[in-house]
Amino acid sequence: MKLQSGVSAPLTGVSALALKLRARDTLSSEEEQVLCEAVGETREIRPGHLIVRAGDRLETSVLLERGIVARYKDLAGGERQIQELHVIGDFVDLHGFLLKRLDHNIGAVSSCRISLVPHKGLTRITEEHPHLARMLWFSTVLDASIQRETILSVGRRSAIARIAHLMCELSTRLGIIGLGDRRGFPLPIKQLDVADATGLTSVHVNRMLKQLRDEEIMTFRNGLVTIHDWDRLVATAEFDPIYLHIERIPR
Amino acid sequence: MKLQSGVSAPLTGVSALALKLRARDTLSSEEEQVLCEAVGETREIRPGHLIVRAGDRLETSVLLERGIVARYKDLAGGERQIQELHVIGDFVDLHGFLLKRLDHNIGAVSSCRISLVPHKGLTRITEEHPHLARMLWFSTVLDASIQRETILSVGRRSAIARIAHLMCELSTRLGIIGLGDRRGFPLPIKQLDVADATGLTSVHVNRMLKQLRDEEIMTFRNGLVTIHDWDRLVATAEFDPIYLHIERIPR
DNA sequence: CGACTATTTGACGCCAGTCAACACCGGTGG
DNA sequence: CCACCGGTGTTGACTGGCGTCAAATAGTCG
Repeated sequence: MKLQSGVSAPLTGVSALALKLRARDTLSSEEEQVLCEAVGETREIRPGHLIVRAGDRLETSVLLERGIVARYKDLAGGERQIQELHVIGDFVDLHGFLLKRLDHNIGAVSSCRISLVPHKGLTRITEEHPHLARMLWFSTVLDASIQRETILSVGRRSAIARIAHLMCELSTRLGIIGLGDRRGFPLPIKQLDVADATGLTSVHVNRMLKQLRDEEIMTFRNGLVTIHDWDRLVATAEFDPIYLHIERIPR
Repeated sequence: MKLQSGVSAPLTGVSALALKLRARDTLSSEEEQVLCEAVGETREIRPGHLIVRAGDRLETSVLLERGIVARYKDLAGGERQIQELHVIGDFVDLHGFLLKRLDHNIGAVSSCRISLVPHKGLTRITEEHPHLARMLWFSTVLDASIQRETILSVGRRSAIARIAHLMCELSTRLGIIGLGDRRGFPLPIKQLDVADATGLTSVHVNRMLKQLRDEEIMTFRNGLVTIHDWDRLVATAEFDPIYLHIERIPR
């Protein structure tokens, strides 16, 4: 794959990943090129389809090019819990590079495009590009940090705060790659997906969304989040972006 | 202090870490030696004391030598959520090696002994020992995997299942380093800590522990977990150890 | 238009939270 | 030796946030 350059180049998975990493450390153009070369074939996935099944042995990892992807597990009774929602440029199952066998499912929430990155190339990066390897390592511990914040949400936040927090987080993460801001962002998912991501039922999510709308804090409709009052949304959520580690530090 | 008995050497942080890693891949004795050399000074911590405060800049990471340590966050209203409980041999904030600034607190739940591992030595490992570096990377994604299972617990499991699941997990993790089995294990923490780890109140934890006792599934008393019926505990929890990745695979 | 999915709303129930009192236990000092 | 104390565990009565069930409405696509 060729390196994208220029101000208005279309956003690819690698260029979004580069934006994400450059918000946290410097990434040389050589390193970006190494990433490009590690990327293999691309696939289109339809909404609702499984990308990786829990328990499968993995030889490749998935880089998200377009759409929304979820990591999730189901219980025997059918209850589903989404553990993280992924956006463009997320190296979705880089965890699988080390785990070799994933413990959870990865599925397309919206219509998606993904790229497959063979583990062989990643092993080479750990051998020949230690700083880039640490950046990839960083991106997995960033996932872990996001997942820890989710534990706090589902464990201790009220229903309305969980939803508000999810929206603050997605606004911030999408903002880094230029796909959203404090006034809103596209979010092509269903209320049921929000419920599965927050540990609630879709009925209750609907009630809380109505409350957020009635109080003129935010609206989520037709796959679009419109934020009317960012400050009150943040206050409702008790959102503190420190856990997203948006700080350029040598790593 | 109790006398060491038997032929085996006393369990140190590094030897417990080595046991943990060798349950997942081969670790050469040279690599174990490199780990030993990376370890710096040792400290005793009293129960309830903070080890790392959220937001601090980090130059060292913590290896747990003795006791139980928790990662946790608090909300403004005082609600606490423990995101992971750590046992001997856990490289508690190896995440901090990449994050540089931790997003959560790390505190001693019981009386503890910890070792400090300077980041400089870890950077050298990533430059000179890529396989060992991948093993350390693995241990951070294993933490992430454990934390994802916690999201499932607090998001979708019933109160009694959350407690049962925590006990199944700790039994298994302690079993790897020889400190527990399916009949029980020492767990020097309070019911309030169990509540904070499961997203419940201590009152309700107490009720659920009584139920587990009355149904002769398990007893938790005086810092000791006694499992009367492992199979029913597993069934209550819907515990499936796949997420602990206890499988020797080249990584 | 019809079939289907997603959203919305209301009525009602229950699991876990809240509040409060009491028991237990080891430690401390009179 | 006992009285006292603070921390932890235990129990009961009551509450409430969120789940469950069900039905109506809106949106979408062939």
